[in-house]
Amino acid sequence: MRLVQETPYRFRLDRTGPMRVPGVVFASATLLLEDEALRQVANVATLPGIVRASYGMPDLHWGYGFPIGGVAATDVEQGGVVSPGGVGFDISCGVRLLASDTRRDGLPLHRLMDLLGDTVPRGAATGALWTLSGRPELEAILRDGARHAVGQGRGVPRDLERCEDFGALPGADPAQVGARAMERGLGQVGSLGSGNHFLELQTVEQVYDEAVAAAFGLRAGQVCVMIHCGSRGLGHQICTDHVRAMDKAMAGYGIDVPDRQLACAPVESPEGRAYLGAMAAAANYGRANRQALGQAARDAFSSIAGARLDLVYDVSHNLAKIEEHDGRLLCVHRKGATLALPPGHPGLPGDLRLVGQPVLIPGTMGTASYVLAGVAGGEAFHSTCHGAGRTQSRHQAARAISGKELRARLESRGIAVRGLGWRGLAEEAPSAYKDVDAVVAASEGAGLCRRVARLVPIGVVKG
DNA sequence: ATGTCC
Repeated sequence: MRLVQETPYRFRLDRTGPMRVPGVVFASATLLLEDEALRQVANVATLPGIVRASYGMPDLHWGYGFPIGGVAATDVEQGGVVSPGGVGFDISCGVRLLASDTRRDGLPLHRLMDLLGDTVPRGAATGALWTLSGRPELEAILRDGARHAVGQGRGVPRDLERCEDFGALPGADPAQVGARAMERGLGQVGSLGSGNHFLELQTVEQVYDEAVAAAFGLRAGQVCVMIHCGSRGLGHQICTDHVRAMDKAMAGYGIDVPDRQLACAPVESPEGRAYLGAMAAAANYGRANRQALGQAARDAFSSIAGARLDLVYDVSHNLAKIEEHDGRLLCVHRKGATLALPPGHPGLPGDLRLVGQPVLIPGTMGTASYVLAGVAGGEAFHSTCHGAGRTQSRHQAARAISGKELRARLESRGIAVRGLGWRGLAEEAPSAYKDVDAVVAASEGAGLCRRVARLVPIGVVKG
């Protein structure tokens, strides 16, 4: 793949063969760009109705069909398609950040971590914080997301002002969620899952913009809770089901894609509408999940430390949304790419209108996480990076370091670790990821966002 | 990411 560097942080992938638009990758010269991921950027550029470019964020890496760190928008009124591969298996995977009213000094960290370690459900399919009253309540969650959770006392009304789409993505259609997905979803509301998902205690190590940080409720030295998780088995099953349906239907629409994993259908088709309805339901499930987990963190902080947690924001980095850009209705796929609304955007609550959307970037266990803000003038439909981005496979990572050694290293740096298995811990070693500081610097350099605060971990709860 | 293969 031939990349042409146009500016320090922007690379162009010229149109060749069936590409309808060029590729554009935001990165810096030192960030590794896998050839397979660039091939996927080019493949996405062939999708019917794609507009402007197939974009890659600085944390770009290989994924299912679409690259992770990919953004692609299609024109709904020009036969534009929606593709489940452009969202990913973990629909609505995202991050929630809560800020406490306390500093690390005097915080009973280990007692707090013991309680969180004992009470936060994580790992494969075992337990959840919220026992639903039945299928109707699951349907309420699919329709209303975090709003339903708050309505049931799992949070306060102000939380919804600090959630993407004010807590619920419109258009959710529980009827498009298959029986198996419903079954899997019933017992997992309020659970982290595994892999790179976590609940971390972090401290604000550096503030880059005092005024914006203050508007977000952040200040140096403050203890925060970051939660990174998604829609668990429900979202996974929805993706599986709808990829299959689109794979079958695609030929009937005359759609030909270079990779079967790019299965798609026009937004304005029965398959397209069905997927978007189910995807929105999974999005709301993910939000209710993070709302429930955030409430558990509040309970722990309150009982152990007498401390309060206020929601900074909750935002997804795996979603497709119907949005208006330059007068056109677009289906914007963000897969491993975070929504970053600029100042003045109507999607923001009044008190964030002047500063832009809080953008939450989870790092790895041993490294920093970031709070960024959306900016005006970004090129990729109000999107930016989503995290460090893997450089090693899970297998490679586990071969390079043992979980025991990793835990010992983290503990020696004052990071309390509450894991589940050694193998899972090793697979998530920071050495298996890109340098999140470089990813964020490139994202800012490319004009996609700006830095507000850098957070460092002091306690990690992992699946 | 995922009851890591129905």
